[in-house]
Amino acid sequence: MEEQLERRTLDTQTADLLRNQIISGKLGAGERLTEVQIADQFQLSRGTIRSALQELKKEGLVDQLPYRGWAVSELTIRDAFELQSLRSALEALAAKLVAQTIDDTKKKRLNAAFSQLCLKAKSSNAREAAVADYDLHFCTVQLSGHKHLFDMYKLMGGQVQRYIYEANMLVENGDELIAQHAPIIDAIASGDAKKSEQLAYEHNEKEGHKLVDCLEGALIKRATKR
Amino acid sequence: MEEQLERRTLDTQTADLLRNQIISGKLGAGERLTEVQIADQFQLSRGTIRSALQELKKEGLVDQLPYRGWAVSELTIRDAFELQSLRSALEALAAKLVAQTIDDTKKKRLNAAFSQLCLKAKSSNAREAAVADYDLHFCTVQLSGHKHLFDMYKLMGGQVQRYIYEANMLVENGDELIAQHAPIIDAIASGDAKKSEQLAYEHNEKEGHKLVDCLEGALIKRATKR
DNA sequence: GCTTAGTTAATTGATAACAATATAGCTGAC
DNA sequence: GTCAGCTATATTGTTATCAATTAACTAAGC
Repeated sequence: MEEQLERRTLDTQTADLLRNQIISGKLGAGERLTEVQIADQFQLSRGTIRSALQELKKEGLVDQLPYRGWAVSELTIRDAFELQSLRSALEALAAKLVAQTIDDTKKKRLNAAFSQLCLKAKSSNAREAAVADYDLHFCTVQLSGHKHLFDMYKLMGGQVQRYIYEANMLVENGDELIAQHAPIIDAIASGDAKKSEQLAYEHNEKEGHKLVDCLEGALIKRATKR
Repeated sequence: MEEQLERRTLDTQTADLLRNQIISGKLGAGERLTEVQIADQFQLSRGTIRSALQELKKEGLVDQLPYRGWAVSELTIRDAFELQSLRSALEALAAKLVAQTIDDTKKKRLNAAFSQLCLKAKSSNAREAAVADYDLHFCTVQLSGHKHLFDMYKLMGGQVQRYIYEANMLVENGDELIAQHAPIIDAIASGDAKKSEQLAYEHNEKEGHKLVDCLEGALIKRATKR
Protein backbone atom coordinates (compact mmCIF):
# COMPACT_ATOMS: atom_id res chain seq x y z
CA MET A 1 0.00 0.00 0.00
CA GLU A 2 1.51 3.24 -1.07
CA GLU A 3 1.15 6.04 1.45
CA GLN A 4 1.12 8.60 -1.31
CA LEU A 5 0.41 11.64 0.93
CA GLU A 6 -0.31 13.59 -2.22
CA ARG A 7 1.36 16.95 -1.88
CA ARG A 8 -0.88 19.24 -3.80
CA THR A 9 0.16 22.65 -4.99
CA LEU A 10 -2.08 25.63 -4.45
CA ASP A 11 -2.90 26.05 -8.13
CA THR A 12 -4.20 22.51 -8.52
CA GLN A 13 -6.26 22.91 -5.36
CA THR A 14 -7.82 26.10 -6.67
CA ALA A 15 -8.48 24.43 -10.01
CA ASP A 16 -10.32 21.66 -8.17
CA LEU A 17 -12.42 24.16 -6.24
CA LEU A 18 -13.36 26.17 -9.29
CA ARG A 19 -14.04 23.00 -11.30
CA ASN A 20 -16.54 21.81 -8.72
CA GLN A 21 -18.23 25.19 -8.67
CA ILE A 22 -18.62 25.11 -12.44
CA ILE A 23 -19.81 21.51 -12.58
CA SER A 24 -22.37 22.11 -9.85
CA GLY A 25 -23.57 25.26 -11.55
CA LYS A 26 -22.58 27.57 -8.71
CA LEU A 27 -20.61 29.38 -11.38
CA GLY A 28 -23.02 29.63 -14.26
CA ALA A 29 -22.29 29.55 -17.98
CA GLY A 30 -21.17 32.88 -19.38
CA GLU A 31 -20.22 34.22 -15.95
CA ARG A 32 -17.21 36.52 -16.09
CA LEU A 33 -14.18 35.82 -13.94
CA THR A 34 -11.20 38.06 -13.26
CA GLU A 35 -7.90 36.91 -11.88
CA VAL A 36 -7.79 39.59 -9.17
CA GLN A 37 -11.31 38.89 -7.96
CA ILE A 38 -10.57 35.18 -7.48
CA ALA A 39 -7.15 36.00 -6.02
CA ASP A 40 -8.76 38.24 -3.40
CA GLN A 41 -11.45 35.68 -2.66
CA PHE A 42 -8.95 32.87 -1.99
CA GLN A 43 -6.23 35.12 -0.56
CA LEU A 44 -3.76 33.95 -3.20
CA SER A 45 -1.68 35.69 -5.78
CA ARG A 46 -2.71 36.23 -9.38
CA GLY A 47 -0.04 33.89 -10.72
CA THR A 48 -1.46 30.94 -8.84
CA ILE A 49 -5.00 31.69 -9.99
CA ARG A 50 -3.77 32.15 -13.54
CA SER A 51 -2.24 28.71 -13.49
CA ALA A 52 -5.48 27.19 -12.21
CA LEU A 53 -7.54 28.94 -14.89
CA GLN A 54 -5.22 27.68 -17.59
CA GLU A 55 -5.82 24.16 -16.34
CA LEU A 56 -9.58 24.65 -16.57
CA LYS A 57 -9.18 26.15 -20.02
CA LYS A 58 -7.61 22.90 -21.20
CA GLU A 59 -10.58 21.04 -19.80
CA GLY A 60 -12.91 23.30 -21.73
CA LEU A 61 -14.61 24.73 -18.66
CA VAL A 62 -13.54 28.36 -19.07
CA ASP A 63 -12.70 30.56 -22.05
CA GLN A 64 -9.82 33.01 -22.08
CA LEU A 65 -10.55 36.42 -23.53
CA PRO A 66 -7.16 38.01 -24.27
CA TYR A 67 -6.53 41.10 -22.18
CA ARG A 68 -10.17 41.08 -21.12
CA GLY A 69 -10.53 38.25 -18.68
CA TRP A 70 -12.05 34.84 -18.32
CA ALA A 71 -15.56 33.46 -18.61
CA VAL A 72 -17.23 30.19 -17.70
CA SER A 73 -17.73 28.45 -21.05
CA GLU A 74 -21.18 28.08 -22.53
CA LEU A 75 -22.52 24.54 -22.69
CA THR A 76 -24.28 24.27 -26.02
CA ILE A 77 -26.31 21.37 -27.30
CA ARG A 78 -23.66 20.88 -29.92
CA ASP A 79 -21.05 20.52 -27.16
CA ALA A 80 -23.09 17.90 -25.37
CA PHE A 81 -23.57 15.97 -28.60
CA GLU A 82 -19.88 16.09 -29.40
CA LEU A 83 -18.87 15.03 -25.92
CA GLN A 84 -21.30 12.14 -26.00
CA SER A 85 -19.94 10.87 -29.32
CA LEU A 86 -16.41 11.09 -27.95
CA ARG A 87 -17.48 9.13 -24.90
CA SER A 88 -18.88 6.50 -27.22
CA ALA A 89 -15.57 6.04 -28.96
CA LEU A 90 -13.44 6.08 -25.83
CA GLU A 91 -15.68 3.92 -23.66
CA ALA A 92 -16.02 1.36 -26.41
CA LEU A 93 -12.26 1.08 -26.57
CA ALA A 94 -12.13 0.78 -22.79
CA ALA A 95 -14.77 -1.93 -22.74
CA LYS A 96 -12.85 -3.94 -25.32
CA LEU A 97 -9.59 -3.65 -23.40
CA VAL A 98 -11.12 -4.62 -20.07
CA ALA A 99 -12.77 -7.66 -21.65
CA GLN A 100 -9.42 -8.71 -23.11
CA THR A 101 -7.72 -8.59 -19.72
CA ILE A 102 -10.56 -9.47 -17.36
CA ASP A 103 -9.70 -11.22 -14.10
CA ASP A 104 -11.27 -11.70 -10.68
CA THR A 105 -10.08 -8.38 -9.27
CA LYS A 106 -11.46 -6.47 -12.21
CA LYS A 107 -14.73 -8.38 -12.10
CA LYS A 108 -15.09 -7.43 -8.47
CA ARG A 109 -14.54 -3.73 -9.08
CA LEU A 110 -16.82 -3.75 -12.08
CA ASN A 111 -19.60 -5.46 -10.18
CA ALA A 112 -19.22 -3.04 -7.28
CA ALA A 113 -19.69 -0.06 -9.60
CA PHE A 114 -22.61 -1.75 -11.30
CA SER A 115 -24.26 -2.55 -7.97
CA GLN A 116 -23.94 1.09 -7.00
CA LEU A 117 -25.67 2.05 -10.22
CA CYS A 118 -28.49 -0.40 -9.56
CA LEU A 119 -28.92 0.98 -6.07
CA LYS A 120 -29.04 4.59 -7.17
CA ALA A 121 -31.22 3.82 -10.16
CA LYS A 122 -33.87 2.23 -7.98
CA SER A 123 -33.97 4.23 -4.81
CA SER A 124 -32.46 7.60 -5.40
CA ASN A 125 -32.95 10.69 -7.46
CA ALA A 126 -32.16 10.91 -11.16
CA ARG A 127 -29.04 13.04 -10.73
CA GLU A 128 -27.38 10.54 -8.43
CA ALA A 129 -28.23 7.77 -10.86
CA ALA A 130 -26.60 9.72 -13.68
CA VAL A 131 -23.49 10.18 -11.55
CA ALA A 132 -23.38 6.45 -10.79
CA ASP A 133 -23.72 5.87 -14.53
CA TYR A 134 -20.69 8.09 -15.14
CA ASP A 135 -18.76 6.40 -12.33
CA LEU A 136 -19.36 3.00 -13.88
CA HIS A 137 -17.92 4.08 -17.22
CA PHE A 138 -15.07 5.85 -15.45
CA CYS A 139 -14.36 2.54 -13.74
CA THR A 140 -14.10 0.66 -17.03
CA VAL A 141 -11.69 3.27 -18.37
CA GLN A 142 -9.59 2.90 -15.25
CA LEU A 143 -9.59 -0.88 -15.46
CA SER A 144 -8.54 -0.80 -19.09
CA GLY A 145 -5.00 -0.01 -17.92
CA HIS A 146 -4.68 2.36 -20.86
CA LYS A 147 -2.94 5.41 -19.40
CA HIS A 148 -3.41 7.78 -22.31
CA LEU A 149 -7.06 6.83 -22.64
CA PHE A 150 -7.53 7.44 -18.95
CA ASP A 151 -5.89 10.87 -19.12
CA MET A 152 -8.08 11.89 -22.03
CA TYR A 153 -11.18 10.66 -20.32
CA LYS A 154 -10.33 12.66 -17.22
CA LEU A 155 -9.69 15.73 -19.33
CA MET A 156 -13.21 15.71 -20.68
CA GLY A 157 -14.64 14.56 -17.35
CA GLY A 158 -15.47 18.05 -16.14
CA GLN A 159 -17.54 18.92 -19.16
CA VAL A 160 -19.29 15.55 -19.15
CA GLN A 161 -20.21 15.83 -15.48
CA ARG A 162 -21.47 19.30 -16.18
CA TYR A 163 -24.06 18.25 -18.70
CA ILE A 164 -24.93 15.24 -16.59
CA TYR A 165 -25.66 17.63 -13.75
CA GLU A 166 -27.64 19.86 -16.09
CA ALA A 167 -29.70 17.07 -17.63
CA ASN A 168 -30.50 15.00 -14.59
CA MET A 169 -34.00 14.43 -15.90
CA LEU A 170 -32.42 12.24 -18.54
CA VAL A 171 -33.04 9.14 -16.51
CA GLU A 172 -36.78 8.71 -16.28
CA ASN A 173 -36.68 5.01 -15.71
CA GLY A 174 -34.21 3.41 -13.35
CA ASP A 175 -34.96 -0.13 -14.46
CA GLU A 176 -34.24 0.79 -18.04
CA LEU A 177 -30.89 2.24 -17.00
CA ILE A 178 -29.96 -1.06 -15.39
CA ALA A 179 -31.24 -3.09 -18.32
CA GLN A 180 -29.12 -1.03 -20.70
CA HIS A 181 -25.89 -1.59 -18.80
CA ALA A 182 -26.32 -5.19 -17.72
CA PRO A 183 -25.46 -6.76 -21.10
CA ILE A 184 -22.35 -4.62 -21.42
CA ILE A 185 -21.11 -5.67 -18.00
CA ASP A 186 -21.90 -9.29 -18.80
CA ALA A 187 -20.00 -9.15 -22.07
CA ILE A 188 -16.95 -7.62 -20.39
CA ALA A 189 -17.03 -10.10 -17.51
CA SER A 190 -17.24 -13.01 -19.94
CA GLY A 191 -14.21 -11.69 -21.79
CA ASP A 192 -15.98 -11.17 -25.11
CA ALA A 193 -13.98 -8.18 -26.36
CA LYS A 194 -15.74 -7.73 -29.67
CA LYS A 195 -19.19 -7.81 -28.17
CA SER A 196 -18.23 -5.51 -25.29
CA GLU A 197 -16.92 -2.92 -27.69
CA GLN A 198 -19.97 -3.12 -29.91
CA LEU A 199 -22.47 -2.87 -27.07
CA ALA A 200 -20.70 -0.01 -25.32
CA TYR A 201 -20.52 1.95 -28.54
CA GLU A 202 -24.15 1.43 -29.44
CA HIS A 203 -25.31 2.26 -25.95
CA ASN A 204 -23.68 5.67 -25.95
CA GLU A 205 -24.70 6.42 -29.51
CA LYS A 206 -28.32 5.81 -28.62
CA GLU A 207 -28.02 7.88 -25.46
CA GLY A 208 -26.58 10.70 -27.54
CA HIS A 209 -29.79 11.27 -29.43
CA LYS A 210 -31.87 11.12 -26.28
CA LEU A 211 -29.46 13.55 -24.65
CA VAL A 212 -29.77 16.12 -27.39
CA ASP A 213 -33.54 15.98 -27.23
CA CYS A 214 -33.45 16.33 -23.50
CA LEU A 215 -30.99 19.20 -23.39
CA GLU A 216 -32.85 21.14 -26.02
CA GLY A 217 -35.54 21.86 -23.50
CA ALA A 218 -33.18 22.77 -20.68
CA LEU A 219 -30.75 24.91 -22.63
CA ILE A 220 -32.83 26.66 -25.24
CA LYS A 221 -33.99 29.25 -22.74
CA ARG A 222 -30.49 30.23 -21.69
CA ALA A 223 -29.34 30.35 -25.30
CA THR A 224 -31.94 32.95 -26.16
CA LYS A 225 -31.28 34.99 -23.03
CA ARG A 226 -27.98 36.37 -24.32
CA MET B 1 -11.89 36.47 -45.71
CA GLU B 2 -10.86 36.96 -42.14
CA GLU B 3 -7.52 38.72 -41.68
CA GLN B 4 -6.91 36.93 -38.43
CA LEU B 5 -3.44 38.38 -37.70
CA GLU B 6 -3.04 35.86 -34.90
CA ARG B 7 -1.56 37.63 -31.91
CA ARG B 8 0.48 35.05 -30.11
CA THR B 9 1.66 35.32 -26.56
CA LEU B 10 5.25 34.55 -25.66
CA ASP B 11 4.45 31.45 -23.67
CA THR B 12 2.64 29.76 -26.57
CA GLN B 13 5.50 30.66 -28.90
CA THR B 14 8.01 29.09 -26.51
CA ALA B 15 5.81 26.04 -26.17
CA ASP B 16 5.82 25.70 -29.98
CA LEU B 17 9.60 25.97 -30.12
CA LEU B 18 10.18 23.42 -27.39
CA ARG B 19 7.55 21.09 -28.85
CA ASN B 20 9.34 21.06 -32.20
CA GLN B 21 12.66 20.39 -30.52
CA ILE B 22 11.18 17.42 -28.68
CA ILE B 23 9.38 16.02 -31.74
CA SER B 24 12.49 16.31 -33.86
CA GLY B 25 14.60 14.68 -31.18
CA LYS B 26 16.84 17.69 -30.63
CA LEU B 27 15.72 17.38 -27.04
CA GLY B 28 16.02 13.70 -26.32
CA ALA B 29 13.91 11.53 -24.04
CA GLY B 30 14.91 11.75 -20.40
CA GLU B 31 16.78 15.02 -20.88
CA ARG B 32 16.51 17.30 -17.87
CA LEU B 33 15.19 20.83 -18.24
CA THR B 34 15.26 23.64 -15.73
CA GLU B 35 13.14 26.75 -15.90
CA VAL B 36 16.07 29.12 -15.42
CA GLN B 37 18.20 27.48 -18.07
CA ILE B 38 15.47 27.85 -20.70
CA ALA B 39 14.64 31.34 -19.45
CA ASP B 40 18.26 32.40 -19.94
CA GLN B 41 18.44 30.76 -23.32
CA PHE B 42 15.37 32.58 -24.66
CA GLN B 43 15.89 35.77 -22.66
CA LEU B 44 12.50 35.41 -21.05
CA SER B 45 11.28 35.23 -17.49
CA ARG B 46 10.71 32.05 -15.59
CA GLY B 47 6.96 32.60 -15.40
CA THR B 48 6.63 32.54 -19.16
CA ILE B 49 8.71 29.39 -19.48
CA ARG B 50 6.77 27.78 -16.69
CA SER B 51 3.53 28.39 -18.53
CA ALA B 52 4.98 26.88 -21.71
CA LEU B 53 6.19 23.80 -19.85
CA GLN B 54 2.80 23.30 -18.30
CA GLU B 55 1.29 23.28 -21.78
CA LEU B 56 3.74 20.62 -22.90
CA LYS B 57 3.00 18.63 -19.76
CA LYS B 58 -0.65 18.41 -20.81
CA GLU B 59 0.48 17.14 -24.20
CA GLY B 60 2.53 14.45 -22.50
CA LEU B 61 5.85 15.68 -23.87
CA VAL B 62 7.48 16.60 -20.56
CA ASP B 63 7.16 15.35 -16.99
CA GLN B 64 7.10 17.62 -13.98
CA LEU B 65 9.18 16.49 -11.01
CA PRO B 66 7.96 18.50 -8.03
CA TYR B 67 10.64 20.82 -6.63
CA ARG B 68 13.21 19.01 -8.76
CA GLY B 69 12.62 20.16 -12.30
CA TRP B 70 11.34 18.99 -15.64
CA ALA B 71 12.34 16.21 -18.00
CA VAL B 72 11.50 15.28 -21.55
CA SER B 73 9.15 12.32 -21.22
CA GLU B 74 10.28 8.85 -22.17
CA LEU B 75 8.61 7.35 -25.21
CA THR B 76 8.03 3.73 -24.38
CA ILE B 77 6.70 1.04 -26.67
CA ARG B 78 3.68 0.90 -24.45
CA ASP B 79 3.08 4.62 -25.06
CA ALA B 80 3.28 4.17 -28.82
CA PHE B 81 0.85 1.27 -28.68
CA GLU B 82 -1.59 3.23 -26.54
CA LEU B 83 -1.41 6.28 -28.76
CA GLN B 84 -1.98 4.17 -31.85
CA SER B 85 -5.10 2.57 -30.37
CA LEU B 86 -6.42 5.98 -29.40
CA ARG B 87 -5.81 7.21 -32.93
CA SER B 88 -7.80 4.25 -34.19
CA ALA B 89 -10.80 5.18 -32.11
CA LEU B 90 -10.67 8.90 -32.87
CA GLU B 91 -9.89 8.64 -36.57
CA ALA B 92 -12.64 6.08 -37.06
CA LEU B 93 -15.11 8.51 -35.54
CA ALA B 94 -13.75 11.27 -37.75
CA ALA B 95 -14.04 9.14 -40.90
CA LYS B 96 -17.64 8.35 -40.08
CA LEU B 97 -18.54 12.00 -39.51
CA VAL B 98 -16.87 13.21 -42.69
CA ALA B 99 -18.64 10.54 -44.71
CA GLN B 100 -21.96 11.65 -43.23
CA THR B 101 -21.42 15.27 -44.27
CA ILE B 102 -19.34 14.90 -47.40
CA ASP B 103 -19.62 17.62 -50.05
CA ASP B 104 -17.53 18.94 -52.95
CA THR B 105 -15.37 21.20 -50.82
CA LYS B 106 -14.52 18.40 -48.43
CA LYS B 107 -13.87 15.99 -51.29
CA LYS B 108 -11.41 18.47 -52.73
CA ARG B 109 -9.47 18.90 -49.50
CA LEU B 110 -9.46 15.18 -48.86
CA ASN B 111 -8.15 14.41 -52.34
CA ALA B 112 -5.47 17.08 -52.01
CA ALA B 113 -4.18 15.48 -48.82
CA PHE B 114 -4.35 12.03 -50.38
CA SER B 115 -2.47 13.20 -53.49
CA GLN B 116 0.23 14.59 -51.26
CA LEU B 117 0.50 11.22 -49.55
CA CYS B 118 0.79 9.44 -52.93
CA LEU B 119 3.50 11.85 -53.99
CA LYS B 120 5.56 11.44 -50.84
CA ALA B 121 5.01 7.69 -50.73
CA LYS B 122 6.44 7.25 -54.20
CA SER B 123 9.24 9.74 -54.52
CA SER B 124 10.39 10.78 -51.12
CA ASN B 125 11.90 9.35 -48.00
CA ALA B 126 10.00 7.27 -45.49
CA ARG B 127 9.79 9.96 -42.87
CA GLU B 128 8.10 12.43 -45.17
CA ALA B 129 5.66 9.74 -46.22
CA ALA B 130 4.82 9.08 -42.57
CA VAL B 131 4.23 12.80 -42.05
CA ALA B 132 1.93 12.94 -45.08
CA ASP B 133 0.12 9.94 -43.61
CA TYR B 134 -0.40 11.85 -40.39
CA ASP B 135 -1.47 14.98 -42.28
CA LEU B 136 -4.13 13.01 -44.15
CA HIS B 137 -5.67 11.75 -40.94
CA PHE B 138 -5.37 15.19 -39.40
CA CYS B 139 -7.30 16.47 -42.38
CA THR B 140 -10.18 14.05 -41.83
CA VAL B 141 -10.38 15.06 -38.19
CA GLN B 142 -10.52 18.70 -39.25
CA LEU B 143 -13.20 18.06 -41.85
CA SER B 144 -15.33 16.19 -39.35
CA GLY B 145 -16.36 19.53 -37.90
CA HIS B 146 -16.19 17.98 -34.45
CA LYS B 147 -14.50 20.60 -32.31
CA HIS B 148 -13.87 18.51 -29.22
CA LEU B 149 -12.53 15.65 -31.30
CA PHE B 150 -10.22 18.06 -33.08
CA ASP B 151 -8.92 19.53 -29.83
CA MET B 152 -8.18 16.09 -28.43
CA TYR B 153 -6.47 14.98 -31.58
CA LYS B 154 -4.26 18.07 -31.50
CA LEU B 155 -3.47 17.40 -27.87
CA MET B 156 -2.00 14.00 -28.65
CA GLY B 157 -0.49 15.26 -31.92
CA GLY B 158 2.90 16.03 -30.44
CA GLN B 159 3.40 12.55 -29.06
CA VAL B 160 2.15 10.92 -32.24
CA GLN B 161 4.48 12.95 -34.43
CA ARG B 162 7.26 12.05 -32.07
CA TYR B 163 6.98 8.33 -32.60
CA ILE B 164 6.36 8.86 -36.29
CA TYR B 165 9.65 10.70 -36.43
CA GLU B 166 11.31 7.96 -34.42
CA ALA B 167 9.96 5.09 -36.49
CA ASN B 168 10.36 6.45 -39.98
CA MET B 169 11.42 3.05 -41.20
CA LEU B 170 7.84 1.97 -40.64
CA VAL B 171 6.95 2.59 -44.25
CA GLU B 172 8.98 0.17 -46.31
CA ASN B 173 6.63 0.13 -49.23
CA GLY B 174 5.10 3.33 -50.61
CA ASP B 175 2.62 1.55 -52.87
CA GLU B 176 1.30 -0.43 -49.94
CA LEU B 177 0.76 2.79 -48.01
CA ILE B 178 -1.34 4.16 -50.84
CA ALA B 179 -3.24 0.93 -51.27
CA GLN B 180 -4.10 0.95 -47.57
CA HIS B 181 -5.56 4.43 -47.60
CA ALA B 182 -7.31 4.44 -50.98
CA PRO B 183 -10.34 2.38 -49.89
CA ILE B 184 -10.84 4.58 -46.82
CA ILE B 185 -10.81 7.75 -48.89
CA ASP B 186 -13.17 6.14 -51.40
CA ALA B 187 -15.60 5.11 -48.70
CA ILE B 188 -15.61 8.60 -47.21
CA ALA B 189 -16.03 10.29 -50.58
CA SER B 190 -18.94 8.02 -51.44
CA GLY B 191 -20.62 8.94 -48.16
CA ASP B 192 -20.65 5.42 -46.75
CA ALA B 193 -20.33 6.27 -43.06
CA LYS B 194 -20.45 2.76 -41.70
CA LYS B 195 -17.81 1.46 -44.09
CA SER B 196 -15.55 4.49 -43.58
CA GLU B 197 -15.59 4.01 -39.83
CA GLN B 198 -14.91 0.31 -40.10
CA LEU B 199 -12.03 0.65 -42.55
CA ALA B 200 -10.37 3.50 -40.68
CA TYR B 201 -10.53 1.58 -37.43
CA GLU B 202 -9.14 -1.62 -38.90
CA HIS B 203 -6.37 0.19 -40.70
CA ASN B 204 -5.00 1.74 -37.54
CA GLU B 205 -5.43 -1.41 -35.50
CA LYS B 206 -3.35 -3.33 -38.00
CA GLU B 207 -0.73 -0.61 -38.11
CA GLY B 208 -0.56 -0.72 -34.33
CA HIS B 209 0.92 -4.20 -34.27
CA LYS B 210 3.40 -3.37 -37.00
CA LEU B 211 4.34 -0.23 -35.12
CA VAL B 212 5.09 -2.06 -31.91
CA ASP B 213 7.30 -4.55 -33.73
CA CYS B 214 9.10 -1.74 -35.48
CA LEU B 215 9.65 0.39 -32.40
CA GLU B 216 10.93 -2.52 -30.38
CA GLY B 217 14.12 -2.44 -32.40
CA ALA B 218 14.56 1.31 -32.22
CA LEU B 219 13.76 1.83 -28.57
CA ILE B 220 15.05 -1.22 -26.81
CA LYS B 221 18.58 0.12 -26.73
CA ARG B 222 17.60 3.39 -25.11
CA ALA B 223 15.43 1.60 -22.60
CA THR B 224 18.37 -0.46 -21.36
CA LYS B 225 20.73 2.49 -21.29
CA ARG B 226 19.14 4.02 -18.18
C1' DG C 1 -26.66 63.66 -35.64
C1' DC C 2 -22.69 60.98 -36.89
C1' DT C 3 -18.08 59.85 -37.04
C1' DT C 4 -13.53 59.90 -35.20
C1' DA C 5 -9.56 60.87 -32.33
C1' DG C 6 -8.01 61.07 -27.73
C1' DT C 7 -8.35 59.76 -22.74
C1' DT C 8 -9.07 56.79 -18.94
C1' DA C 9 -10.11 52.67 -16.28
C1' DA C 10 -9.85 47.78 -16.04
C1' DT C 11 -7.50 43.70 -16.96
C1' DT C 12 -4.18 40.62 -18.43
C1' DG C 13 0.89 39.81 -20.22
C1' DA C 14 5.45 39.52 -18.51
C1' DT C 15 9.11 40.12 -15.19
C1' DA C 16 11.56 40.06 -10.90
C1' DA C 17 12.01 38.94 -6.09
C1' DC C 18 11.10 35.99 -2.05
C1' DA C 19 9.82 31.43 0.28
C1' DA C 20 9.59 26.46 0.46
C1' DT C 21 11.37 22.03 -0.73
C1' DA C 22 14.25 18.22 -2.17
C1' DT C 23 18.70 16.32 -3.22
C1' DA C 24 23.48 15.55 -2.52
C1' DG C 25 27.48 15.89 -0.02
C1' DC C 26 29.71 16.29 4.35
C1' DT C 27 30.58 15.35 9.26
C1' DG C 28 31.01 12.83 13.23
C1' DA C 29 29.55 9.26 16.47
C1' DC C 30 29.54 4.43 16.92
C1' DG D 1 33.68 1.39 7.72
C1' DT D 2 28.85 2.72 8.11
C1' DC D 3 24.98 5.28 8.92
C1' DA D 4 22.18 9.11 11.01
C1' DG D 5 21.82 13.76 10.96
C1' DC D 6 23.18 18.32 9.44
C1' DT D 7 24.14 21.78 5.90
C1' DA D 8 24.63 23.82 1.41
C1' DT D 9 22.88 24.27 -3.03
C1' DA D 10 19.89 23.89 -6.78
C1' DT D 11 15.31 24.24 -8.15
C1' DT D 12 10.64 25.04 -8.07
C1' DG D 13 6.36 27.23 -5.58
C1' DT D 14 4.40 31.67 -4.68
C1' DT D 15 3.98 36.45 -4.44
C1' DA D 16 4.40 41.25 -5.82
C1' DT D 17 5.34 44.72 -9.34
C1' DC D 18 5.67 46.82 -13.81
C1' DA D 19 4.23 46.96 -18.84
C1' DA D 20 1.02 46.27 -22.67
C1' DT D 21 -3.54 45.88 -24.38
C1' DT D 22 -8.41 46.38 -24.61
C1' DA D 23 -12.81 48.60 -24.32
C1' DA D 24 -15.65 52.12 -22.84
C1' DC D 25 -16.21 56.85 -22.50
C1' DT D 26 -15.72 61.77 -23.93
C1' DA D 27 -15.57 65.48 -26.82
C1' DA D 28 -14.39 67.84 -31.03
C1' DG D 29 -15.08 68.28 -36.05
C1' DC D 30 -17.95 67.84 -40.02
